[in-house]
Amino acid sequence: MCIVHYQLFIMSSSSEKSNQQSASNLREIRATRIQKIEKLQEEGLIPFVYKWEITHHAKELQQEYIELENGEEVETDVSIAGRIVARRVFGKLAFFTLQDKTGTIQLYLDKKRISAGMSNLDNAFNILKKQTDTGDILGVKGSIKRTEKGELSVNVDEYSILTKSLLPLPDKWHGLTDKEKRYRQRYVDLIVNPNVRETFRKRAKIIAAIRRYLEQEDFLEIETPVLQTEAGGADARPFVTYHNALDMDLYLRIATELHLKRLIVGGLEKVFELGRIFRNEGVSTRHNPEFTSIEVYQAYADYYDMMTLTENIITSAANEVLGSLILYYQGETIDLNAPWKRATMYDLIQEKTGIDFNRFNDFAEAKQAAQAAGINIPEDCQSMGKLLNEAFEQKVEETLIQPTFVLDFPKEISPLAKPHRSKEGLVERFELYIGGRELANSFSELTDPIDQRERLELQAAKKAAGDLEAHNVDEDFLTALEYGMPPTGGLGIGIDRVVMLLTDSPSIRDVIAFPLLKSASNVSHDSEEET
RNA sequence: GGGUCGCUAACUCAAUUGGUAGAGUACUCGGCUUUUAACCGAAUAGUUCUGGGUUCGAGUCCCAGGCGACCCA
Repeated sequence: MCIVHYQLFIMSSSSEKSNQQSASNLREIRATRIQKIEKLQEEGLIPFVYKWEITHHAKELQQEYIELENGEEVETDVSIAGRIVARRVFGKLAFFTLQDKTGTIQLYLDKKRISAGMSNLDNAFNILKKQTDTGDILGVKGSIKRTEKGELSVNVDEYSILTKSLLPLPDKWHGLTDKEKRYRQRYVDLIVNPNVRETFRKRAKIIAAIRRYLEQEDFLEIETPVLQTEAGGADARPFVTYHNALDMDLYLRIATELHLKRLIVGGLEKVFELGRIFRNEGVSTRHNPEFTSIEVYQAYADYYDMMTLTENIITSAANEVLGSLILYYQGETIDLNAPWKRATMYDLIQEKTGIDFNRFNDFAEAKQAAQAAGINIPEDCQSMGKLLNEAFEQKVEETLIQPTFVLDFPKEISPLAKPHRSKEGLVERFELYIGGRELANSFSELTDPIDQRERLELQAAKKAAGDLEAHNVDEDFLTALEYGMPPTGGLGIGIDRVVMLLTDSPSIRDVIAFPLLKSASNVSHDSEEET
């Protein structure tokens, strides 16, 4: 009831101002457009139509008639639909720009022609002129002509206002640039910013290309639980939720690793899962609390095989969306042609800082050298492994622009990786860096259940000591390992970061359709006023 | 978590030293059959993010908060 009364109020208050008055605040614009709906209904038209049969899209027509000379017309019947994004209206002639998923095409709207084509509707042209707005969804049928000025157009015989838009689009020239509004109202962003549509089209193609490659290589995509009684498989804080009927807390997964490895134990040999991961951490240009990862596990393979697999996955995605292995990311030229550089963490650190971490006998000595090299050492950095990691993150990471596999990490920061077959204290693990960012992480997976138990118990002890990113021992996972897991290579790739790289996007929010933002309690919503 | 910057009409932005909040676009009305940021004429449009404070007077200065952007850890 309240809603109805309020709408009546809007209607009456605006009609009191009479038709001559302008309507330029949002509420008045909306009320004016609702009045137009009523006028359409008075003419016997439906402002929210059920269906429109499309024969072409804008881009198809632009390509098909690319040879058409200025002023030439082709008597053909096309039917298209899309959103009106610009209107140029004259007395008895109008030009609309119609936008569909492929692009735009001009509508040539001639009063005489439309009157003839829609003889059942008395003032079809005037309705078009007076009752439509930019933002409306329009369906049209007509022939094709290229105007004297050279613009390919649909010469319209009939039209139908398929959906009346109540709210105005942003400035036709400046568009929508406010980042907050773009993320909060992505639908508006998509309407007015073609490059945003392109980014999400590419994202879909990248994901499809990755799946296609893995299926072709005989990998199985298996879905593992998102809701888990114990989070594990990574160092990260989980989200907690609650199951009513079972009366228990559940965690949203922080990785798919431990379940996919169970499938390897089960004998599936080549498995992967591409899906959403949830980590309860901050938001930045590189982090969104929910993001998309792919994890791949292959039995009888090691981390060298995973390097090749990584190259194949990423290059097949790049070829799909770029058609090239040379790309430009934020001003840098990046060459994805394989094989990619492989270098150990130690060598890279020595290269950038001059410090040879193999040389030190004790932690204190190493710490001193690191400090001297300008490495900032946080409180909780109390071991050689962590120190090495700090040195790497602070001095090396951002310099790795060209694809680089960074090899052989300290054991203590890699509890799920197999000990290095020849180097003491290290594990067989790599991270892939491109454009200064980590894109992938991989190990020769630890298959020894005794060793694995020790390492997980160490993690559990950290949790008990207050480490919020550590987790309890997953007993069932250890049981699975005790049945025997074949030697296995495992790989995780951050899909969002791959999409960022391949679409030249500086922020992860540019490649996630609806990134997490704080609730906008003080941000006014266009539709909030009347609901 | 820290720092810097921002938030003004539907959109993009102005507003001098603290002194009547403006412009372009969009919208509304009138004109126009070859426009394409159409044009010409007219008119309308504000919780200056929120709350407090200083002041005769605050978009502007001060305090607190909200949301965001960028950089740093």
